[in-house]
Amino acid sequence: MTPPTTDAAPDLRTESPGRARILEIAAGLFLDHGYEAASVRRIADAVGIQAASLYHHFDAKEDLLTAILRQGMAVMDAAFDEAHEAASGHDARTRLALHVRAHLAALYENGPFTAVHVTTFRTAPEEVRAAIVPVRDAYEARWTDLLRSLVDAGHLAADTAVGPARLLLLGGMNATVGWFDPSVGSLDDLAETATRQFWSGLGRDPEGT
Amino acid sequence: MTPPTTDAAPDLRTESPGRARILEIAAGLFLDHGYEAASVRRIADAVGIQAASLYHHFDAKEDLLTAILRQGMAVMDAAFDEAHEAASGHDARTRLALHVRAHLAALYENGPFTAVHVTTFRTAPEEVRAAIVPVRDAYEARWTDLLRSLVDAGHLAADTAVGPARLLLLGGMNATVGWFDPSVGSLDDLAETATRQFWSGLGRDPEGT
DNA sequence: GTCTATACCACGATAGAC
DNA sequence: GTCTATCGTGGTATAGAC
Repeated sequence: MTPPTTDAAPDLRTESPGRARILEIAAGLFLDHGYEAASVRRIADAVGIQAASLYHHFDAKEDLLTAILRQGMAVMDAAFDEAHEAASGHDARTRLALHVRAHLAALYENGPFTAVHVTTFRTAPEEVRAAIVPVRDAYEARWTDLLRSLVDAGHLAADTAVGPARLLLLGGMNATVGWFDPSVGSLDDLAETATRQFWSGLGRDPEGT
Repeated sequence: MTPPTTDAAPDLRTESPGRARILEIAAGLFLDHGYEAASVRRIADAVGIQAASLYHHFDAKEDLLTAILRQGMAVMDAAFDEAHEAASGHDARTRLALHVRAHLAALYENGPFTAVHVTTFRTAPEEVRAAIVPVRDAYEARWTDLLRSLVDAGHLAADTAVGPARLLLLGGMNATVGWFDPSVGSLDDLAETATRQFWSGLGRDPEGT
């Protein structure tokens, strides 16, 4: 857990390169096996040190997960910022497409930090969840605001239920973590597919409707 | 679970009422805390018996999870069957809507068995995953077939990538497990929202595109 | 910052009485 | 079918030397 200030005060222990390395490896193991199944000994083993040495960098296993989830959310936030900037001046569909692509890219291009958030948040220990919930909520609120603004400007159906729409969209994107492999498929294609499905839908019923 | 026939010789121990009760309670704990974190002692406690007594009903903790996942898939399959029957004679969009609603209903109306599949399959022990993978693949293939037949009949865009489309749709629906509460929201509304989003999309861009 | 050694506990699972 | 008692293992975490 982290102490004082307001937000994400990134630990006063200096950001040693060792710490970053441990986080990355631990995140990969949490992603593959889940939080409980990835033991401290196994993590230390993968890092190449003894389990006891990990405790020089972290006070407890839970802190490891908290740091990873926090970092994952920071990546997502940065991706959203970037997309927001890049979007200015484009038409509505393109603006949304840029955000979709940014979310997916964050899921795959910044190590396991974001993906592990998707897969382990639900069953994370109480304390960890409590620490992350506000950050997560803030990110989701940004999406809600984005969709709401599109509705208000007439770019999305006026009767859109923004909440469910956002959850289905993000849920669908996050679920890709289970099957999409960026070394096989194209991230751009995936982003375009997701955008199209959300924006235009796939129905082309010749009978009408 | 249903009995003998072809597949998974489902234990010759008769289907005692006790067994069903244990499965339901264990599924709920797996859903809330994950497989590893839900210890057999905790499960036994929730059932109201001693840990050792569980082993009269199951040989190992893994068998518990396997049985739960299998039962979950059986529920999903039954839901698909039912939707398929109900769909005959309706237009394409309605046929899809019935399947969407059936999938969501199966997720929420049959205890935790289906939902736990969504949340724990990824990190389940190797042996469990291996046992369930074929069943899961078969279910997903039914959806692929459904979508493909809609494309072939001209009801879905001809250039639809059926695989990704199915995964985004199912992913979005499955992700609802994290937030949708059927005692608060309406399942019918959720199903209609998901269907609409997939079929028509939400974009109404006045600028064109 | 990493090591060896170890404390202590909860884990899954078994034995055998009732 | 459930109990009490217990086994062996591997879990997180600490102490203290280097």
